[in-house]
Amino acid sequence: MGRPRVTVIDIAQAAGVSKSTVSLVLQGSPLVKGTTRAKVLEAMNELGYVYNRGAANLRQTGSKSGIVGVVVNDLTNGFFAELAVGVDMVVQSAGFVQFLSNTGESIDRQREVVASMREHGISGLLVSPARGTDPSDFAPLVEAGIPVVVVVRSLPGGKLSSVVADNPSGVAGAVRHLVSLGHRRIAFLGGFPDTAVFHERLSGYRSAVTAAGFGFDEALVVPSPPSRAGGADAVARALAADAPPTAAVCFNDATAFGACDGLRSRRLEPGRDFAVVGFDDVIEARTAVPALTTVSVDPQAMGRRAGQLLLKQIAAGGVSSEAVMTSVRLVVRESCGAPRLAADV
Amino acid sequence: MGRPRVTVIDIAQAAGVSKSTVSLVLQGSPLVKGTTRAKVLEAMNELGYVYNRGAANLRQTGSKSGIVGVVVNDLTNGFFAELAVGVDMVVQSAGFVQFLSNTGESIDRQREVVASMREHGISGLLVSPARGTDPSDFAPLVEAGIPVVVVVRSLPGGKLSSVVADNPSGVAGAVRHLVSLGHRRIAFLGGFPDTAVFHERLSGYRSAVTAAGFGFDEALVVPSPPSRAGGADAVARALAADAPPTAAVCFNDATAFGACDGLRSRRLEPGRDFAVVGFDDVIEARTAVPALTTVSVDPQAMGRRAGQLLLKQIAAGGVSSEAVMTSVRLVVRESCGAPRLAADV
DNA sequence: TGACTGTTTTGGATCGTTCCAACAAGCTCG
DNA sequence: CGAGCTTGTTGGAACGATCCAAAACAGTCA
Repeated sequence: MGRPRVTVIDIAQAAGVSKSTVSLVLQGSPLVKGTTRAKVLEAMNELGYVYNRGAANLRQTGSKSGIVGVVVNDLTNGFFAELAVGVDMVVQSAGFVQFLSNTGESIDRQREVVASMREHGISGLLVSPARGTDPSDFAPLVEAGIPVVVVVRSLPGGKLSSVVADNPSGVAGAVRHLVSLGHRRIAFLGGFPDTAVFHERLSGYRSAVTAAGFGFDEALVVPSPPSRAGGADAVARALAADAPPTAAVCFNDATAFGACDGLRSRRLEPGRDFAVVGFDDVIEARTAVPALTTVSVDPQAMGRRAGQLLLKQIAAGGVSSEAVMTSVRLVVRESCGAPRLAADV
Repeated sequence: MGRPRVTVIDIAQAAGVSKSTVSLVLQGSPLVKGTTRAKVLEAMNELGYVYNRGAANLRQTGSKSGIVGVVVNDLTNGFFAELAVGVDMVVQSAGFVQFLSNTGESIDRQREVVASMREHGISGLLVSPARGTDPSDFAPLVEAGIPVVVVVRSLPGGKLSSVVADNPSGVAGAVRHLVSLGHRRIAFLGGFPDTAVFHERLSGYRSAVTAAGFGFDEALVVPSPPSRAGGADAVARALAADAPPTAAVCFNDATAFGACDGLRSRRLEPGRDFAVVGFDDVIEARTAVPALTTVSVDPQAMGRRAGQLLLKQIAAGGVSSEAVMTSVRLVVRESCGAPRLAADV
C-alpha cells in the first residue's frame, strides 16, 4: 500500500521550476514571482503534496520542530485536562503542535515520555511534574537549550521557569471569608504533605488562621489523597475530633466534592450545616448542588499563560528562568453558606 | 545556547568504530560483538547522545515515525480524557508516542490538527470526530496508507475502522431495568440529535420501550447539549410536560449528573423521587451522591481496545477496515432507586 | 599455504528538505 | 556600452540517521 511519497522534486518537475524555488514558496518567501508561486501551488494541489517536517527540521539549525511537549501527572483530573486545553489553544494558534502525555504520577513513566519527546526534537517542554520528581531530571534539556516550564507544581531548588497559582493568598482569602461568616474552627482538608503545593496552601491557611487570632491547631489539618474519595475520608476524620470544625478549606475541588459526599453520608448538608470551600474552580464547581464556593484558579487561563511563557522562551532562544504566579480569586457560591451576592456567570 | 548536537559520527569517533556500527548498536542488531557494543554504549553515555528520530525515519521506508495521532472532540469531558489515557497506555508500551489534540467540536480545528499531524508523519490516527465531520476528510490519509481508527462516534458511510460502544443494547438494558422497577413513563434525556451516537442510543430506547408495550412517546425524548448544564435543563423540560416521567435514561453521565442537579433544585431527590440512569460510567459516577446507576462503557478499556486495533493495523501495514463494537453492562448503583445488590468495586 | 567458511565491520549512497553562493535577466545611469 | 543594482531562479552541499554491498577478520580444513 506504500504510495511513493510526493516530494519537492516531483512538484518542481511538474511546475517546471527547480526544487529551490519550491522550497521558497513553501516558506512563503517574497522572492518568488506571483505567477511562479501560483504554478507551484497548483502543482502541489494537483499531486497532493504533504510537507515533510521531519526532513525540514533536520536541515534547520537547532531543533525548531514546531512540537511542544506537554506532560501532566493526571489527565483524568478535570483540572489538568482543562490546563492542557488552554495550552493547546495558544500553542496551536502559534503553529505548533502539542505532544500530550500522561504520567499518572509515575516518575519512571515521566522519564520515558520526556526522553521520547526529546528524541522527537521538541522545541520546548511544559510539565506538571509527578510527585517526587527530581528537578535535575530536566537539567539535560535545559543544557541542550530546550526551554522547560514547570506548571502547577513548582520544583524546589530548580532554577526552572514556572507558572503556579498564588496558593497562599488563595487559601488565606478563603479562610478570611469563613471567619467573616462567623466560623471559629476551620479545618484544612486533603492534599499530600510531601508536595510543595500542599505546603504553599497550608502556609496560607496557617497565616490567616493566626492572623484571625485563633492560633494554629494541628488537629484541624487532615491530609489525604487529593481525590473525591480522599475528601470524604478526610472530613470524616475531622468530624471525629474532640472539638470538630464547622467549616473547611479543602486542598482542591475534588477533595471538596468528596467532603460534601462525606457530610451528606452523615446527614449533614454542606452549606447549611457545614461550610466547604474548594480550590481550583473546575467546571463542575458551578453546576454542582450545592454550587461550590472555591478559590478560582482558572486552569485554562493558567494553561494559556504557561503556553505563552514557553512560546516566548522558545522564540527568545535563551533559557531564561522566570517565575510567574497567577492570581486567584474567591468565588462565593453556595457550599459555604454565604448569601450569594451576584449571579455567577 | 545552541550546543553542537552529538551525532552518531561523534560517538563513532569516540568509540573508535564506524558510524555504521553505531547505527547497528542503536537498532539492537545481533551482528555486533558484545565488547564493541559495550564500547559504543559507553561512548553514548559519555557524550550524552540523544537519538534523532526525525533523521532516522527520513531514511526508513514508509513513515514508521513512532507517532500516533489522537484527536478528541472534548478533552474537558472526563470520558475522553480517560479514553486518551487508555490509548496512551497501550501506545506508549508499544514504544510509540501520542500526539494528542483537542478540537473542541470545531471541524476547522480538526482539519488543521490532522494536517499538522500528517506533516509530522504520524504512523496512524485515532479520532473521535467533531460533530458534522465529513468522512471523506480522512480519505487522503487512508490513500496514503495511514491507518485511521474512528472511536466513540462512528462515521456513516465511511469505510473506516471503528471502535464504538454497543449503544442500542446499553440503553435498552437500562430501560428494561427501569421497567422492572415499576416505572411506566421513562424519558430519554440529552444528546445532540444530529449525531450518530444519539440515534444509536435512541434506537435502543425506542425498541425497549415498545417491547415493554408502552409505545414510543415523542414528548419523552428531550435532546440537549450532553453536558451537566444541558442535563439540568432537559430534566426541567421533561418534568414540565403534561404527563411527566418518573425515570430517565440519560445520554451520558454528564447529562445524568445535570439531571440530578435539576431534580435537587426542585426538591426532588434522585434515586428516591425519580430514577436516573447515565451512560459511560466515568470515575465520578462511583463516588457521587447518590452513586450513579449507569451503562458502563469503561472508556479506558475502550481506549486500550482502539489503541490495539490501530497498532495492529500499523503493524500489518495494510489499511483493512474493521468495526469493533465494545460491549457494555449496566452498573446498578443508587440513582435509580434499586436496592444495591452487590458491592461495587 | 590457500581456498572456504562465517562473523563483524565499514564506506558510500540515500531519504526530503533548507541553506548558500552563484547566476541570469531586466533595469538604470554615468 | 558596461558597471552596478534589483529581482528571480538555481544547482550543489549540507543535516543525521539507515541501508547495502563489499571488505576485513578469524577459524577450519584439505
